[in-house]
Amino acid sequence: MASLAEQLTPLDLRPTDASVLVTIQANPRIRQSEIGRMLDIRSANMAPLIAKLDQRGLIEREQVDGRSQCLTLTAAGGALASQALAVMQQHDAEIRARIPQETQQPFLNALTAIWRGASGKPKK
Amino acid sequence: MASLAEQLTPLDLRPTDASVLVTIQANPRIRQSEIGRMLDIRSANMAPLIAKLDQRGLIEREQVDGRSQCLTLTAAGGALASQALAVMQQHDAEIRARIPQETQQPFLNALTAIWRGASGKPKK
DNA sequence: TATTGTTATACTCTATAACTATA
DNA sequence: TATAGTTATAGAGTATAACAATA
Repeated sequence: MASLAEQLTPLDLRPTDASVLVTIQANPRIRQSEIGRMLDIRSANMAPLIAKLDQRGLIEREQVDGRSQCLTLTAAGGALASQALAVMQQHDAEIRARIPQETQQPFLNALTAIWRGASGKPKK
Repeated sequence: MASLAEQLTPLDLRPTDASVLVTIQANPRIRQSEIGRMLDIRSANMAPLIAKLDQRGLIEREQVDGRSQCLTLTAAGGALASQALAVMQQHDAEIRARIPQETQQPFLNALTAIWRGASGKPKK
């Protein structure tokens, strides 16, 4: 994560920002609360994150009902999201390149199994 | 790490505290600075950590020269370090149990390769 | 000059609490 | 009553800076 953060700094994005942008790009008009559920980001932390992306002109907010808003990328946001995705994919490739090709799929399976088995911390 | 932290709370230890205790147990009379190098803990963060372990009567400091001190576990510290080690080993076993036995060694090899290849963040 | 240990402090990330408005 | 979004704040965890004493 530290090395990904480093590679994203030229885009002035943290890993969380990048994942949110890419999620919006893949799901235009997604609601803010839905992003939070998908990426496990609390609404209290989502608010300033989204506000900043809005200030930078990367996203557009549209009121969908009285309490919900949906998000879509602007042209600038789309361009940045594509760049961020490229950085993330390259970072992923760099990490995979460090292990033997025949190990990659078992390795990913193992990570998934560990992650699934993780007892979600009792969040109150 | 979150799940390990949870399992260590009965001992009133964080993962970092536990690793320091176990390191001292394995290396009696180790110098504080050496622990920091082994575990990648800054001296500025080591100071209060060690002070707390000292206040709890878990370690003894001995002045080895004018600026260095070496650390050894007290009886209570030794008992706690052994408990902490057991918790960590059990936690390790729980994680390993989530992946197929024949995958375990390749998995560890892959993790090691990724870790070795990690470009240590440029710490200025 | 470099190292050891210390203090103070700043920054990031994430958590909780309290609140408004709406469904 | 539950949900969406916001604000303010608190707590980890770890970083830098400045310093004293010593090698």
